[in-house]
Amino acid sequence: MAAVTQNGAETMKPTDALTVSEVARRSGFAPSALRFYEAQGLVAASRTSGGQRRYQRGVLRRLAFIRAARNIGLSLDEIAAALAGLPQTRTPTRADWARLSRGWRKRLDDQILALTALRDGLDSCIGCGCLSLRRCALSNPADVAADGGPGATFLPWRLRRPEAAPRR
Amino acid sequence: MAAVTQNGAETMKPTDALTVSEVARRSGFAPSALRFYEAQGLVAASRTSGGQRRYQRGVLRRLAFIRAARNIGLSLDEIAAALAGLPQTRTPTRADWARLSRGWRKRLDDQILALTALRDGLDSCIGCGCLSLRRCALSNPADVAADGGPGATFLPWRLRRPEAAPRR
DNA sequence: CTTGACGTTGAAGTCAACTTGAAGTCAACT
DNA sequence: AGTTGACTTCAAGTTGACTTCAACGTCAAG
Repeated sequence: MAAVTQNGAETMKPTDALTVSEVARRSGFAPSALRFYEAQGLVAASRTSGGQRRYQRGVLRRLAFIRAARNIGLSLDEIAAALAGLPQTRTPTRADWARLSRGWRKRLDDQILALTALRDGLDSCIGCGCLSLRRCALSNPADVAADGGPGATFLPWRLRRPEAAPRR
Repeated sequence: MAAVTQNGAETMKPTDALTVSEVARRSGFAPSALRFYEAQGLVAASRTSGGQRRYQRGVLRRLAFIRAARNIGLSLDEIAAALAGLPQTRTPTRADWARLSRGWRKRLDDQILALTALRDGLDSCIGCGCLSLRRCALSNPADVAADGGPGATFLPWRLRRPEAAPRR
């Protein structure tokens, strides 16, 4: 392990300020991503007199939340909205974080359901090689799924490119 | 149904040539998408003396395949590679199409597995609200999953943004 | 006080899969 | 001949989530 040269956590206990590279290393996000997230208002950082970023330890949990949410498939906008639900006056508790991620369950369930439906459609299609635009669940141009009323759609648009869902 | 005015299929049986709008209507793809696919070499079209596109009926099946593949999560590059496996000398049979889509099963299974693992991780995480970058399966920055050797990765990168997988 | 690693900014670039726009062509009908 | 609507091409724009670049400033150690 490299020695802490500049502003390592060990040498700077009192204010508990982390440099951007330290946060990058610990969170797994690239420094450029951290700057981007700050510009988007997802994370905050104070500044030294010279204008360099200093992060508080709590930002790591926030970044962990962001990564988890990205893994689930949330867009940065959605994540920002979720983070806005955190209390500003006090440090968020475990319960706060748990509350935010509670809705993810259904989201994942929906995704799994959609994929399973697709796979089952594949199983019934694969033998015949039909791929009819009208009959095949796999190649349906979406309107067949849509005319079953709300809740009947099974195609996983959100799954592949969550942000592209509103289109088409 | 609107009367076929210009070059409808009904008025032009012998060569069986479809206009771009006809193909768009039947396939559900926008005309711009059809042109784009042609530029990418995914579909072919002949031209009239005036330079307008005329499609053969077989293009509809090809487009059905493309849509199905997109629904599964394949990129256009992957689809192009798959289509290259079709016989050029004869019209593709059902068996040809079925062969191409055979590998999708595993892909879907993998995606479902990844999502299920993520959901189970969520179930065990949601009560504690930990979201530790080191311990939590949800927020892991990928290297923890990677060091388990090949096959141990469970994070659904491909699932969310299939094309972004090589990055990071 | 110099050195060199580390940090800053804003603008621009990237990627995929298209869409949109401008400017012009073609085909059928009146 | 004129109008209308579908069609053509090529270039540029869109979206989200970043990354890359260039040019310059800061920090702590030696």
